[in-house]
Amino acid sequence: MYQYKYARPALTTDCVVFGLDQDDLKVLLIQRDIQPFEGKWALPGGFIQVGESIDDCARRELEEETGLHDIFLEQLYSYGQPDRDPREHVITVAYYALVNLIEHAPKAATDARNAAWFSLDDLPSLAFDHQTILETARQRLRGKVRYQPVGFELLPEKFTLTQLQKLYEIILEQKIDKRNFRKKVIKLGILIETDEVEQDVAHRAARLYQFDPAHYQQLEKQGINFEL
Amino acid sequence: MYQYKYARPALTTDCVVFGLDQDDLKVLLIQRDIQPFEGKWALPGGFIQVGESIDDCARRELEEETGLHDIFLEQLYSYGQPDRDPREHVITVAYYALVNLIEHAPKAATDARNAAWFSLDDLPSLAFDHQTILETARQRLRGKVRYQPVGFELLPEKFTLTQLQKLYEIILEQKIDKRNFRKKVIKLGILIETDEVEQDVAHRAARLYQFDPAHYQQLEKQGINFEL
DNA sequence: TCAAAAGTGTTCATCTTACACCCATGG
DNA sequence: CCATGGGTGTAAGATGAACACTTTTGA
Repeated sequence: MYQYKYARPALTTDCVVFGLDQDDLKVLLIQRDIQPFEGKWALPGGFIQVGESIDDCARRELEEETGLHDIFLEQLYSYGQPDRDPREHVITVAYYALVNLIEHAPKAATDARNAAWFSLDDLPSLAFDHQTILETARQRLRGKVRYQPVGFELLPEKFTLTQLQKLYEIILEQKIDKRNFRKKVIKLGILIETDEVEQDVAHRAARLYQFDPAHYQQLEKQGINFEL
Repeated sequence: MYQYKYARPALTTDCVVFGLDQDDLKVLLIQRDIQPFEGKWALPGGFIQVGESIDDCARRELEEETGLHDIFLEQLYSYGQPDRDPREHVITVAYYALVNLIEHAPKAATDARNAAWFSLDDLPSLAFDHQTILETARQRLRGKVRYQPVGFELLPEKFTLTQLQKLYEIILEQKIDKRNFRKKVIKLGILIETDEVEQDVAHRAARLYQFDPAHYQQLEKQGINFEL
C-alpha cells in the first residue's frame, strides 16, 4: 500500500494504432478481459508505473498487450474528465502510432490478449471515452499529413505510387488527381525509384519506390506543405 | 491520508501564458515561494485535484497564482520524465494561453504571489523542465499561426494593421512585406474596418480594425493557410 | 483481344513575391 | 518643414487545378 497526503487520480496511457491494410486504414483494438467494460473493445493501454516516463509506459503497454514494438509513436492528447472511468478519476495520456500492417499484423493476432484490427468504417462500440480519443487521433493524422510526410511509417519498404496515393486519399478522405499527385510527391524529392516492379498483378506492373531516409527525416523537421 | 495498492505519480498542470506588450512577446512567470527551487521563476501551475478535469485545474491554478481568468487556453503536451521533479515522480500536463497583456497585466502584478512578465529574449533561469515546456509552447504557437488566426486573443479589441503585422513577425521570427501582408489578411475577410484611428501618435494616425467574431471562429475551425 | 491499371503534359487561372513612392500628422 | 510611420499597385514568376489518352500486362 502506498500513502499520500492528498488524493491522486490514477494515470494511464492509451494508444491509437493505425495500420494500412491494402486500401483500408485500420485501428488495433483489444478486447477487455476485466471489469469495467469486460468484453468490450478498447484501445491498448494501462497504468503508468512510478519511475517510468510516459513514452516508456505507452511502448511497454503496447508491447505487452499487442506485441508491437519499435514503431512510430507520438503523444496525442491527455484526457482527464473525472467521470471517464466509472471506478475512479483516471487521467490518460493518449498516443497514436503508425505501423505497416502487413509486417505487424501477425504478431498482434497471436498475442495472448484478444487483439484485432478494425476498419475505421466498421468499428465496434468502445469502452470509456476511447471513441473520442480515436476521433481525435484521426483528426491529428489528417492534420499531420499536410505538413509532414507520413508514408514511411505506414507503407512497406517498397511501394507503388498508387499505394502512396491511396494512403493520402484514405487519410484525407478525398479523391486526388493521379497526375498532380505524382508531380507533387516526386518534386518533394524523398522518393527513390527502384528498378523493380510489382509482382503477380493481372495488369501492367507498377514501378516500386522507396523513401530516401535522409531526405525524409529532413522534411519531417522542416515541414512540407501538402494541400490536397 | 489516501492509500493505493500501487504507487502513483503526482499530477500537475503548468501553463505558459503569452502576452503581447507593444512589440514584444512576453511570458508570465511566478517566483516560487517553497522548495524545491525556492526563489526561482517558474510557470504557474499546481496539483490536480481528484474530481477535477485537467482543463479546470489549469484554469484554477492560473487564477489562483496570477489572477488571470476567462482567457484562451489550450493543452500543449504532457511531460513525465521521472527525474523532472527532484522530490518524486511528477507528471505535468502543460497548457499555453494567449492574453491581451494590456488588459491583463495589472491583475497579474497585483496578485499575492510574485508574478511578472518576462520578454522571451530575456528570461531568467527556470525551475524544473519549464524551459523545455516554454520552448515547446513557442514552437506550437509558431505552428498554430500558420493554420489558424491568432490575433484575437493577443491584441486589444481595436488595433492597427501594423500591430497585427508586428504580432506575426514576432511569432514567426521573420520580417513580412507590408503590402503583401495587408492584401493577405484583408482577403481572409475576418477584419472589420472601423472609422476610428489611433490617438496621440506623432505621425499620421493609423486606422483601427476589429475582428469579425463569426468569421474568425469559422476560420479557426476550417483552418487557414498562412505561409510567411 | 479484353480488362485493368500504369504512366504521362499542357493549359489556364490563381497566388506569391518583389519592389518604391506619396500622404498625413504632430512636433 | 521635417521626421515618422501610413497607405497603396503592378508585373513577373511560381504554383495549383483540371483534364484524356496511350501503354503494358496477364488472363
